[in-house]
Amino acid sequence: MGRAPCCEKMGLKKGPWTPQEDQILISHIQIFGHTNWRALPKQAGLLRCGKSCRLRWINYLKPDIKRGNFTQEEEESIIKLHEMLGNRWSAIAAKLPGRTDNEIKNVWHTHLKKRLKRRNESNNVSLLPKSDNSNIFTTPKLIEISPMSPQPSSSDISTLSETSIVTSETNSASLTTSENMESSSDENMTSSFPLIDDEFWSESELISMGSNFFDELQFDQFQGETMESGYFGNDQNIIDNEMDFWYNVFVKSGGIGELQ
DNA sequence: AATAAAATCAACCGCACCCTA
DNA sequence: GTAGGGTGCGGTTGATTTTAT
Repeated sequence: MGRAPCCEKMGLKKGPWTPQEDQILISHIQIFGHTNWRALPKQAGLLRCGKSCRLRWINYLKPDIKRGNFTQEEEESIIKLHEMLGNRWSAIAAKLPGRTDNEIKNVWHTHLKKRLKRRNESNNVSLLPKSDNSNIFTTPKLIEISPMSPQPSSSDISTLSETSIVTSETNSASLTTSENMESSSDENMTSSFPLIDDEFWSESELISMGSNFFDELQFDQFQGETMESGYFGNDQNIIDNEMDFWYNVFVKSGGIGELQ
């Protein structure tokens, strides 16, 4: 193909970066940019692979990176975003200006995961909606949330299957629904649930996040079963607010009104 | 003060996806 | 259509720092 081999690792330096290397990398990028990471180290005179340069720049040297401890607000944001997005660290980082995916990943594994675990252990209570709180969903009173079983049941999919989620004319989202609802088995849930393509994600993050949030819910449990999982933490207010928000986005906007 | 254990975080690795020849 | 390169992402590692004994 006429291209250079992918990785020439021979003789390349690994491990922590020195201030001199940092300076070389910064200066080079300031002047020439970084259109080709692979070629960059050679051009800059660095004995590093392009991957290493890219990582160093993105995670440490970029001028807009915010250093220092995470604020309470940032940590709560990470927790909430992780509830919706899972381990998609880059997507989470995109919501937190100045923070990198690596940094967020680290803080999650070192602080937040433990904190959530402690919360759940110390307050080992089912996530029951407050009795005096009229639930955002008219029919169900109790909701179960399962972290790793994001697909709704077939019974509820049947109400969603023909739904197209579009909230505004400017929204170019292409939320598609399954064209083939041939079976009610759970294996078909993936193809049955409204899908969001990459274009939609980039153009309409708000709606996309809402969809992810709903992805995480067990729609079949809307029919009156108990919320037991601690996945969403045990702060019912957070869950209520979260669901209220996305409910407004989707249901009141006519998106998945069939759900009711 | 010395040492062990735990916590932290920068960096590496491997994989997947996309693009190009 | 296919192979290979470039890039980005998430998981993991291991060196360093902090805390506990």
